[in-house]
Amino acid sequence: MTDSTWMTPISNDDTQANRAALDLSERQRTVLRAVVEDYVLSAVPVGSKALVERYRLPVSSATVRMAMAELEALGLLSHPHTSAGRVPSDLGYRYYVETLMREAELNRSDRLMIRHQFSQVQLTNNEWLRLTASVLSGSTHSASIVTPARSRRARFGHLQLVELADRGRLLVLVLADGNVVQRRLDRTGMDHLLGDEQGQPQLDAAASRLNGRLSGMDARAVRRRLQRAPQTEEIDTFVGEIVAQALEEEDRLVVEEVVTDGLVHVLEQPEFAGGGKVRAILDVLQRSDFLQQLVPLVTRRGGVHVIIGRENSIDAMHEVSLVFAPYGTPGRALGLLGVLGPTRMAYPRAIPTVRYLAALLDELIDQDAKDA
Amino acid sequence: MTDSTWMTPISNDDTQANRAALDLSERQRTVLRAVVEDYVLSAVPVGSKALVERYRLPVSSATVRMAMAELEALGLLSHPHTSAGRVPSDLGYRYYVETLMREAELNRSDRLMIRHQFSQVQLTNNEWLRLTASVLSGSTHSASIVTPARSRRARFGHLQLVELADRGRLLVLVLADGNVVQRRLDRTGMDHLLGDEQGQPQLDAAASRLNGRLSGMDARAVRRRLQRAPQTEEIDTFVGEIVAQALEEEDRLVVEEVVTDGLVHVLEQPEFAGGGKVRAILDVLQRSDFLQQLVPLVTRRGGVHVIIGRENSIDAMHEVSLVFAPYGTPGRALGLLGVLGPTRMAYPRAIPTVRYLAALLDELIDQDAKDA
DNA sequence: GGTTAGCACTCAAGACAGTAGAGTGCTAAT
DNA sequence: ATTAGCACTCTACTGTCTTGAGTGCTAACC
Repeated sequence: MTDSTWMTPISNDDTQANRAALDLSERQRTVLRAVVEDYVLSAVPVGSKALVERYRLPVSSATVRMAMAELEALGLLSHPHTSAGRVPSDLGYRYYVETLMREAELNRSDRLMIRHQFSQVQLTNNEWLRLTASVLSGSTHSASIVTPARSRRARFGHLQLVELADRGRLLVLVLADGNVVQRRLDRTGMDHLLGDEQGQPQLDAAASRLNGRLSGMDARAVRRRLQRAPQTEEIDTFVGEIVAQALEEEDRLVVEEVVTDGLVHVLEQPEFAGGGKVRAILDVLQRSDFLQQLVPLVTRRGGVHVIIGRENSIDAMHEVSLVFAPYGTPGRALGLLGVLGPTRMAYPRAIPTVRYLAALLDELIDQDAKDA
Repeated sequence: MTDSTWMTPISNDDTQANRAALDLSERQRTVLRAVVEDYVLSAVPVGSKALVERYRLPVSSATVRMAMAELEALGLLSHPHTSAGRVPSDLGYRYYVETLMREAELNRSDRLMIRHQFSQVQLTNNEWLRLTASVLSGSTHSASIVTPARSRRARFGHLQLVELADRGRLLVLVLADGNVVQRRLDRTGMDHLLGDEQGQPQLDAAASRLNGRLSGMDARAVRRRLQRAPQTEEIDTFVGEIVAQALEEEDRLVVEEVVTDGLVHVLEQPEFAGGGKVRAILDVLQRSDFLQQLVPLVTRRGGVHVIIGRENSIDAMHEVSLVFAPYGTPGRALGLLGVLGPTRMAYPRAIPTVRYLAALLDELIDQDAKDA
């Protein structure tokens, strides 16, 4: 896996989509759909005879064989070996997803159940990240991935310094995107900066000065500001430095706070029984910066994105599909949520689920913003 | 898996330990040690001849066979089938861990590397939980589990209410054990309680009143206090209610914030190649309250605990071992860290690693407390 | 001309038998 | 007490055969 592989995680999927926009006869479409849907369920290459039986097609197996051969020539199906049934190729799935799939909205009871679960949970902390991941993987029987909604760069919003009775001091930093981080301050190295009369008033004064000066700045801007224009009060420099560090760490953290769930579902798929492949996938998930690379794709146009098998240029992902969508407020804080499963994935289930959850989170975030 | 299984997760391991305190001849001990260590490395049942060769034993294979037969009679070894080599039983591992193992301290370079990694990380947020899990699994090639250090019940420590310029209000609650939670407050339903003159001073006053009254209380106590002695100020009741909710949620959360890492290592072990077994284990880890059940065991006496195979009364765990230790300040906030691997685990590596990390965290927490 | 029945062909997977090798347990000699 | 030797056991591997699902092609059919 070369480095360049990581640079462009997704081969331009527009071209893929175009290539898939073929003119198929009605019969070919029916057969392709049947093959995909059967294979998704059974994981077994599907043969012509089985197909007519199971789907009560009004033609004979020989006819289906013809159609299959045509579809194979077009690159939509493939053959594990001469005397085996057909399996959809990545392109076949692509065509299916784009033009064949009957996409159902999530049914009412599913929607209600999901809503109910979210109503039980505080939106403030990370609990709902986990909930989203859990719902997503439970509902699609795939692995799920959720990243928190954050701006690309953390920006200073509002600062508060708190003197605690017996346990030091606390810096509470509200970021421009609404996230909150806190940081304990040691007394060592700080006490002497406060001079004789210590305590909350002095801290408030410092916080207020910094709030005025740092508003909207990112880590680098804060650093520059501290260097170019030395603060008149030493305490401000001290706290400013900590703010800069916190912002920097926040930038790093975007990557680390990714939550995943339901990996078991993937492990249980027959195609990964061997185990070796999973290793590679898990590694990629761990180095979860790969999600970062989806962000440009996702910001270009919103909605649900599907990346199938080899469309994904990360080698380890050649046998899995990703269905994901952005959520959050476009300009400001953007998060990603999605599922990862074998290319043989139940797209008609995964796509609406991802769409619904992204919309639901949007709604909740929006409402939260109104309340505040 | 009955419910009663969950009630007593660990069959009393003192009895196990006693049964293992057998008088073995020097030869038997040598053979047992060799079998365990060889099997841990190779995962292949080990025969008498291979053993003499690999360990240059000064006796013949026939002699070793005698010893093996004796050990088998004692229940320390077992036989997959008639003509296969020997495999340690759970009891065999137990004996090995208790009296045969040459336990090495972690070597200097390992210790330094670990220390270095921890020096790079803020102790405040959850990042170091992940780091611990990562180091643990990386260093032992097993799955790792880390729970945050928390008191059994969350208790009120110190409260601060912050008015934010444009984004509502923030409640910052420092728990008695030093953890910090924050919570956004909606303006709706709060504004009218503050009367005409709003803003920071009023919030400070309310916080200060509540700090006086709620100090040290757990969720239930706060609730009672609110009901029995109605607050004179309505705003206090409002905020008090939110505090109670936050404490309750905190109590629930202990269970949920467990961090695991390195499951891949377990998946890669040949004994779990089948995949089916892993499913059960992952499920147990997910329902991570099982860790809670180790707490009593661990508080009884500190240090590293080892639970081997069927000593663990949770069915799904019959083929894995747990090596774990508590960390934190005994009376106050207690956390657990440990590794999970096949019973065929490198105990001489796992045990010192767990011990070292527990000690390291103790040290860091201690130092952090001093700084504050 | 599209559809279908029929047929020869292919290949994976399962059943079966035979073999090699590692291992055991026992006994008799050292 | 130890060990060499031997008969015995069982798994894992190998090669062969069979079965069955599936294909592609062709010739007959509507």
